[in-house]
Amino acid sequence: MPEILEIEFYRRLALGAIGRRIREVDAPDAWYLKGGISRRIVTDALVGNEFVAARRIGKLLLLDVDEAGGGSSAATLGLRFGMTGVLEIDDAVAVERLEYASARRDAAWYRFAVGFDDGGWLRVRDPRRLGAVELDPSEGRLGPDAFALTAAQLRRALDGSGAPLKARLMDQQRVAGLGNLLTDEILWRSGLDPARPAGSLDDRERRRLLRRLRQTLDELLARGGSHRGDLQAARQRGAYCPRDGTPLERRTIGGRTTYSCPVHQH
DNA sequence: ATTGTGGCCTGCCCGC
DNA sequence: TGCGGGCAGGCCACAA
Repeated sequence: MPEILEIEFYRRLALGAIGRRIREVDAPDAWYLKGGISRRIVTDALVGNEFVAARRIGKLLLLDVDEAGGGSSAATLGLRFGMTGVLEIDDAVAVERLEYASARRDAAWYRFAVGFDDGGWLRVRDPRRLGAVELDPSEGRLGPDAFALTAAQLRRALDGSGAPLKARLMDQQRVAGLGNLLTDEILWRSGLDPARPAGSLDDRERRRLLRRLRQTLDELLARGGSHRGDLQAARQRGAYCPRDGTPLERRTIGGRTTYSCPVHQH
Protein backbone atom coordinates (compact mmCIF):
# COMPACT_ATOMS: atom_id res chain seq x y z
CA MET A 1 0.00 0.00 0.00
CA PRO A 2 1.21 3.49 -0.53
CA GLU A 3 2.97 4.85 2.50
CA ILE A 4 5.24 7.87 2.72
CA LEU A 5 7.81 6.39 0.33
CA GLU A 6 5.32 5.65 -2.41
CA ILE A 7 3.71 9.07 -2.06
CA GLU A 8 7.16 10.60 -2.41
CA PHE A 9 7.54 8.72 -5.69
CA TYR A 10 4.12 9.99 -6.71
CA ARG A 11 5.19 13.53 -5.86
CA ARG A 12 8.28 13.26 -8.02
CA LEU A 13 6.17 11.94 -10.86
CA ALA A 14 3.70 14.78 -10.36
CA LEU A 15 6.47 17.31 -10.98
CA GLY A 16 5.91 16.38 -14.60
CA ALA A 17 2.43 17.89 -14.44
CA ILE A 18 3.61 21.32 -13.40
CA GLY A 19 3.20 24.26 -15.74
CA ARG A 20 0.74 22.58 -18.10
CA ARG A 21 -2.54 24.32 -18.71
CA ILE A 22 -5.52 22.33 -17.48
CA ARG A 23 -8.21 21.75 -20.07
CA GLU A 24 -10.67 19.48 -18.29
CA VAL A 25 -11.45 17.47 -15.20
CA ASP A 26 -12.90 13.99 -15.31
CA ALA A 27 -14.42 12.93 -12.02
CA PRO A 28 -16.58 9.90 -12.83
CA ASP A 29 -16.81 8.82 -9.20
CA ALA A 30 -18.54 11.50 -7.13
CA TRP A 31 -18.01 9.40 -4.04
CA TYR A 32 -14.28 9.90 -4.45
CA LEU A 33 -14.62 13.66 -3.99
CA LYS A 34 -14.47 14.54 -0.32
CA GLY A 35 -14.91 17.63 1.80
CA GLY A 36 -18.24 18.57 0.29
CA ILE A 37 -16.87 19.26 -3.18
CA SER A 38 -18.55 18.37 -6.45
CA ARG A 39 -17.37 17.81 -10.01
CA ARG A 40 -18.42 21.37 -10.75
CA ILE A 41 -16.40 22.85 -7.92
CA VAL A 42 -13.23 20.94 -8.82
CA THR A 43 -13.65 21.79 -12.47
CA ASP A 44 -14.08 25.48 -11.72
CA ALA A 45 -11.01 25.47 -9.51
CA LEU A 46 -8.75 23.76 -12.04
CA VAL A 47 -9.73 24.38 -15.62
CA GLY A 48 -7.79 27.18 -17.26
CA ASN A 49 -5.20 27.09 -14.48
CA GLU A 50 -2.03 25.08 -13.96
CA PHE A 51 -0.23 23.20 -11.23
CA VAL A 52 2.66 25.23 -9.88
CA ALA A 53 4.04 22.97 -7.14
CA ALA A 54 3.92 19.34 -6.00
CA ARG A 55 4.24 19.00 -2.25
CA ARG A 56 3.78 16.16 0.20
CA ILE A 57 2.94 15.94 3.88
CA GLY A 58 3.06 12.37 5.05
CA LYS A 59 0.79 10.41 2.72
CA LEU A 60 -1.03 13.48 1.45
CA LEU A 61 -0.02 14.73 -1.99
CA LEU A 62 -0.62 18.44 -2.53
CA LEU A 63 -0.74 20.09 -5.93
CA ASP A 64 -0.88 23.87 -5.80
CA VAL A 65 -3.01 25.43 -8.48
CA ASP A 66 -2.53 28.86 -9.96
CA GLU A 67 -3.61 30.93 -12.88
CA ALA A 68 -1.64 30.02 -15.96
CA GLY A 69 1.12 32.59 -16.27
CA GLY A 70 1.41 33.57 -12.63
CA GLY A 71 -0.52 35.16 -9.80
CA SER A 72 -1.16 34.10 -6.24
CA SER A 73 -1.96 30.50 -5.33
CA ALA A 74 -5.62 30.00 -6.04
CA ALA A 75 -6.21 26.57 -4.61
CA THR A 76 -4.58 23.31 -3.62
CA LEU A 77 -5.63 19.94 -4.90
CA GLY A 78 -5.19 17.24 -2.24
CA LEU A 79 -4.82 13.61 -3.27
CA ARG A 80 -5.04 10.71 -0.86
CA PHE A 81 -4.37 7.23 -2.17
CA GLY A 82 -5.76 5.00 0.53
CA MET A 83 -4.41 1.55 0.21
CA THR A 84 -4.61 0.84 -3.50
CA GLY A 85 -4.38 4.23 -5.16
CA VAL A 86 -1.88 4.72 -7.99
CA LEU A 87 -0.87 7.96 -9.68
CA GLU A 88 -0.36 8.01 -13.44
CA ILE A 89 0.80 10.87 -15.61
CA ASP A 90 0.70 10.54 -19.38
CA ASP A 91 0.51 6.77 -18.89
CA ALA A 92 3.67 6.68 -16.77
CA VAL A 93 3.32 5.00 -13.41
CA ALA A 94 5.38 6.02 -10.37
CA VAL A 95 5.21 2.67 -8.65
CA GLU A 96 5.06 -0.53 -10.62
CA ARG A 97 4.23 -2.97 -7.91
CA LEU A 98 1.96 -1.86 -5.12
CA GLU A 99 1.60 -4.29 -2.24
CA TYR A 100 -1.97 -5.60 -1.87
CA ALA A 101 -3.05 -3.80 -5.04
CA SER A 102 -3.66 -5.09 -8.49
CA ALA A 103 -1.35 -3.91 -11.27
CA ARG A 104 -4.10 -4.21 -13.85
CA ARG A 105 -5.31 -1.03 -15.47
CA ASP A 106 -9.02 -1.66 -15.52
CA ALA A 107 -10.90 1.30 -16.98
CA ALA A 108 -13.46 1.14 -14.18
CA TRP A 109 -10.77 1.85 -11.58
CA TYR A 110 -10.02 5.36 -12.75
CA ARG A 111 -11.62 7.62 -10.15
CA PHE A 112 -10.27 11.02 -11.07
CA ALA A 113 -8.36 12.64 -13.90
CA VAL A 114 -7.03 16.00 -14.99
CA GLY A 115 -6.56 16.61 -18.70
CA PHE A 116 -4.06 19.12 -20.06
CA ASP A 117 -4.12 21.28 -23.16
CA ASP A 118 -1.25 19.24 -24.61
CA GLY A 119 -3.40 16.11 -24.57
CA GLY A 120 -1.73 14.50 -21.55
CA TRP A 121 -3.46 13.34 -18.40
CA LEU A 122 -2.94 13.03 -14.67
CA ARG A 123 -4.93 10.06 -13.43
CA VAL A 124 -5.74 8.37 -10.14
CA ARG A 125 -6.44 4.64 -10.40
CA ASP A 126 -7.83 3.11 -7.22
CA PRO A 127 -9.64 -0.24 -7.32
CA ARG A 128 -10.73 -0.14 -3.72
CA ARG A 129 -11.85 3.48 -3.62
CA LEU A 130 -10.23 4.17 -0.28
CA GLY A 131 -8.42 7.21 -1.60
CA ALA A 132 -9.88 10.69 -1.98
CA VAL A 133 -9.68 13.98 -3.82
CA GLU A 134 -10.03 17.20 -1.86
CA LEU A 135 -9.69 20.91 -2.40
CA ASP A 136 -7.62 22.86 0.11
CA PRO A 137 -7.27 20.02 2.62
CA SER A 138 -6.48 21.13 6.14
CA GLU A 139 -2.74 20.62 6.27
CA GLY A 140 -2.52 21.61 9.91
CA ARG A 141 -4.19 18.43 11.05
CA LEU A 142 -1.15 16.40 10.09
CA GLY A 143 1.86 15.98 12.33
CA PRO A 144 5.44 16.58 11.23
CA ASP A 145 6.46 14.65 8.15
CA ALA A 146 8.34 11.47 9.05
CA PHE A 147 11.25 12.34 6.76
CA ALA A 148 11.93 15.56 8.67
CA LEU A 149 11.06 14.33 12.15
CA THR A 150 13.21 15.82 14.90
CA ALA A 151 14.08 14.32 18.27
CA ALA A 152 11.90 16.87 20.03
CA GLN A 153 8.95 16.09 17.77
CA LEU A 154 9.31 12.36 18.32
CA ARG A 155 9.46 12.93 22.04
CA ARG A 156 6.31 15.02 21.86
CA ALA A 157 4.59 12.31 19.85
CA LEU A 158 5.35 9.59 22.39
CA ASP A 159 5.72 11.09 25.86
CA GLY A 160 2.96 10.69 28.37
CA SER A 161 1.03 8.22 26.28
CA GLY A 162 -0.12 4.81 27.36
CA ALA A 163 -1.15 3.86 23.84
CA PRO A 164 0.90 1.21 22.04
CA LEU A 165 4.09 2.58 20.54
CA LYS A 166 3.03 1.40 17.11
CA ALA A 167 -0.35 3.12 17.32
CA ARG A 168 1.27 6.45 18.15
CA LEU A 169 3.77 6.19 15.33
CA MET A 170 0.95 5.50 12.91
CA ASP A 171 -1.21 8.35 14.22
CA GLN A 172 -1.00 10.82 11.33
CA GLN A 173 -1.66 13.73 13.66
CA ARG A 174 1.50 12.86 15.63
CA VAL A 175 3.80 11.74 12.84
CA ALA A 176 2.70 11.95 9.23
CA GLY A 177 3.56 9.24 6.76
CA LEU A 178 4.13 5.95 8.52
CA GLY A 179 1.85 3.05 7.62
CA ASN A 180 1.62 -0.51 8.78
CA LEU A 181 4.52 -2.05 6.89
CA LEU A 182 7.01 0.73 7.55
CA THR A 183 6.14 0.88 11.23
CA ASP A 184 6.62 -2.86 11.68
CA GLU A 185 9.94 -2.62 9.86
CA ILE A 186 11.17 0.34 11.90
CA LEU A 187 10.26 -1.23 15.23
CA TRP A 188 11.77 -4.55 14.19
CA ARG A 189 15.02 -2.78 13.30
CA SER A 190 14.88 -0.79 16.53
CA GLY A 191 14.42 -3.86 18.69
CA LEU A 192 11.31 -2.31 20.24
CA ASP A 193 8.07 -4.09 21.05
CA PRO A 194 5.20 -2.45 19.11
CA ALA A 195 2.90 -3.02 22.08
CA ARG A 196 5.09 -1.07 24.52
CA PRO A 197 3.34 1.97 25.96
CA ALA A 198 4.59 4.86 23.82
CA GLY A 199 5.55 6.89 26.87
CA SER A 200 7.67 4.12 28.38
CA LEU A 201 10.67 4.63 26.11
CA ASP A 202 13.73 6.11 27.77
CA ASP A 203 16.02 8.62 26.06
CA ARG A 204 18.34 5.97 24.74
CA GLU A 205 15.52 3.94 23.23
CA ARG A 206 13.96 7.00 21.66
CA ARG A 207 17.27 8.01 20.11
CA ARG A 208 17.67 4.52 18.71
CA LEU A 209 14.14 4.61 17.33
CA LEU A 210 14.73 7.92 15.56
CA ARG A 211 18.02 6.69 14.12
CA ARG A 212 16.41 3.51 12.79
CA LEU A 213 13.38 5.39 11.53
CA ARG A 214 15.55 7.70 9.42
CA GLN A 215 17.75 4.86 8.26
CA THR A 216 14.75 2.76 7.28
CA LEU A 217 13.11 5.55 5.29
CA ASP A 218 16.33 6.38 3.43
CA GLU A 219 17.19 2.77 2.74
CA LEU A 220 13.76 1.65 1.60
CA LEU A 221 13.35 4.76 -0.54
CA ALA A 222 16.57 3.78 -2.28
CA ARG A 223 15.35 0.19 -2.60
CA GLY A 224 12.13 1.36 -4.19
CA GLY A 225 9.35 1.17 -1.62
CA SER A 226 7.91 0.26 1.75
CA HIS A 227 7.50 -3.38 0.74
CA ARG A 228 11.28 -3.75 0.34
CA GLY A 229 12.01 -4.05 4.05
CA ASP A 230 14.02 -6.86 5.59
CA LEU A 231 11.03 -7.97 7.66
CA GLN A 232 8.63 -7.87 4.75
CA ALA A 233 9.46 -11.28 3.31
CA ALA A 234 8.64 -12.78 6.69
CA ARG A 235 5.41 -10.88 7.15
CA GLN A 236 3.21 -13.93 6.90
CA ARG A 237 1.83 -16.60 9.15
CA GLY A 238 4.33 -19.12 10.44
CA ALA A 239 7.38 -17.14 9.37
CA TYR A 240 10.61 -16.66 11.28
CA CYS A 241 12.54 -13.60 12.33
CA PRO A 242 15.14 -12.85 9.62
CA ARG A 243 17.52 -11.68 12.33
CA ASP A 244 17.48 -14.51 14.85
CA GLY A 245 15.25 -17.24 13.44
CA THR A 246 12.61 -17.02 16.16
CA PRO A 247 9.00 -17.69 15.12
CA LEU A 248 7.46 -14.27 14.59
CA GLU A 249 4.55 -13.12 16.68
CA ARG A 250 1.38 -12.05 14.85
CA ARG A 251 -0.95 -9.72 16.72
CA THR A 252 -3.41 -6.92 16.20
CA ILE A 253 -2.01 -3.68 17.57
CA GLY A 254 -3.57 -0.31 16.96
CA GLY A 255 -6.16 -2.13 14.91
CA ARG A 256 -3.56 -3.40 12.45
CA THR A 257 -2.00 -6.78 11.80
CA THR A 258 1.40 -6.66 13.42
CA TYR A 259 4.43 -8.89 13.06
CA SER A 260 7.23 -8.71 15.60
CA CYS A 261 9.99 -10.81 17.08
CA PRO A 262 9.33 -11.87 20.68
CA VAL A 263 13.06 -12.35 21.30
CA HIS A 264 14.82 -9.24 20.09
CA GLN A 265 12.01 -6.68 20.32
CA HIS A 266 11.37 -5.48 23.87
C1' DA B 1 -8.48 14.71 25.54
C1' DT B 2 -7.23 9.92 24.76
C1' DT B 3 -7.79 5.42 23.23
C1' DG B 4 -10.13 1.68 21.04
C1' DT B 5 -13.41 -0.31 17.69
C1' DG B 6 -15.99 -0.86 13.57
C1' DG B 7 -17.01 0.21 8.90
C1' DC B 8 -16.06 1.81 4.43
C1' DC B 9 -14.47 -0.25 -0.14
C1' DT B 10 -13.42 -4.39 -3.40
C1' DG B 11 -9.85 -7.55 -5.55
C1' DC B 12 -7.78 -11.65 -4.48
C1' DC B 13 -6.79 -16.06 -2.46
C1' DC B 14 -7.90 -20.11 -0.04
C1' DG B 15 -10.62 -24.11 0.98
C1' DC B 16 -14.56 -26.77 0.04
C1' DT C 1 -15.30 -25.45 -11.66
C1' DG C 2 -17.73 -22.13 -8.88
C1' DC C 3 -18.57 -20.02 -4.61
C1' DG C 4 -18.29 -18.04 0.07
C1' DG C 5 -15.60 -16.20 3.55
C1' DG C 6 -11.66 -14.03 5.21
C1' DC C 7 -8.16 -10.75 4.52
C1' DA C 8 -5.61 -6.55 3.30
C1' DG C 9 -5.17 -1.29 5.71
C1' DG C 10 -5.70 4.21 5.26
C1' DC C 11 -8.92 6.93 7.10
C1' DC C 12 -12.91 8.54 9.53
C1' DA C 13 -16.97 8.38 12.63
C1' DC C 14 -18.19 7.14 16.89
C1' DA C 15 -18.10 5.36 21.74
C1' DA C 16 -16.30 4.98 26.33
